Amino acid sequence: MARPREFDPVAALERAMRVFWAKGYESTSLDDLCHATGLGRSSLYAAFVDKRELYLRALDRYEEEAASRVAAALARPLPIREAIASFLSRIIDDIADGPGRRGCFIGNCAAELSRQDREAGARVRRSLARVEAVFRDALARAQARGEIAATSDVNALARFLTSGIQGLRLVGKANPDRAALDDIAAVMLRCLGA
Amino acid sequence: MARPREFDPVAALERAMRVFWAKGYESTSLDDLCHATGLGRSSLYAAFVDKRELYLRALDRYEEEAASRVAAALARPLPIREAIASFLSRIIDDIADGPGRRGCFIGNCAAELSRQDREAGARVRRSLARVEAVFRDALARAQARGEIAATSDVNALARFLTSGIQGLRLVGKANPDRAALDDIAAVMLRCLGA
DNA sequence: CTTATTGTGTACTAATTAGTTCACAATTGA
DNA sequence: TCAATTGTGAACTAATTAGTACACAATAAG
Repeated sequence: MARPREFDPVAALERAMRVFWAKGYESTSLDDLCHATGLGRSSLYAAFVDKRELYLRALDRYEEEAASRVAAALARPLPIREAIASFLSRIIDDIADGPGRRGCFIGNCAAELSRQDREAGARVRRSLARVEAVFRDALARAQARGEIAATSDVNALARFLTSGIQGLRLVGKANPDRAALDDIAAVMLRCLGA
Repeated sequence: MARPREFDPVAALERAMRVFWAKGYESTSLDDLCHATGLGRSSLYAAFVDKRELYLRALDRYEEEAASRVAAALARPLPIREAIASFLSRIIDDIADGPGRRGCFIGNCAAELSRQDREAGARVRRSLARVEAVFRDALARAQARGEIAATSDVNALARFLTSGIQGLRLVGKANPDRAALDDIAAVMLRCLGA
């Protein structure tokens, strides 16, 4: 290697991710990305191939962050129901306070998916499956502890929570009304079983 | 009026709506719209002002269709839970069979919303509120019939269903797997109370 | 048939898009 | 210090974008 990089690729990816997250793939221009990262086109292309590849890498990064955020929330030494309640509550705070208005990057990407976009579709599917798995594992552990009825289908519950959170964040994006979102979260929690 | 129109504006709006629905606002070009409607630019602009106005009108039209579709599903002479179950089942069929892969136009638009897009945001909010109201009314009637516990908050349930369906359709767009979607619908139905 | 009026298709504009090229800057190893 | 190598910024390209201008077609009223 001769001349060293003047920027941190990880930080650049992080900044690029936030732009894609806020504006979506199509609405984000290369100028947006260059401006957000502070990079010139050459550097950006040398480091990330092209816009699409950068987008996919941003999705990967978000997936990691999202999965570990959910895992951390569910790993707290609390009854699963309380842990999930607190997690939902934090999502709602986020929406009501502003930053959450962007919605979930995965969900935004899912909505933007077109049929021919198989690569991005696969990433979204994998990301959702990963979150779902985190929920499933936590629910299974809670079931073993006797917090969830032995007859409950933790797999179905995990799928439900994953989908329900997408709905919550999507609706919250259009209407960041805390009371309405609290209503939704309360019903969701009741679904976890008596 | 001198020379009469050679096309049906309602049919043109319908076709334009399907393009926006499938591709989103940003990804839909005027060429796409002209091709889908069979109109030239002049005719399209004369009838619908511009791309954005056409989009908003397409959203309005979808709102009408969606609200009456939900209302019709809930007006059937069935216990509310069965009516909703059948409605969800039809949504899932739609996703699994292909056409539903487009997702919900309202949901797609909500995901594409940016902060400065206040007009579109208001439309999406109104559309969601309308669907929510249809659910609320039907649930209230069912509650009066004794099908729903008197202690249940039908307002919260309506919000939950609206949000839950958005989640279902969004997740279904990324992963049109019938078993997974059936799981989600089953848990949702259980939330309606014992 | 003539005239006024409105719809339509073609060709345009000016801006923006993703992506490339290339001169030059900055570094390492000899 | 010098050559080889790699990063960077600015200028470019070719395509596409939303929107407009205008000649011409088709009708209604007289």
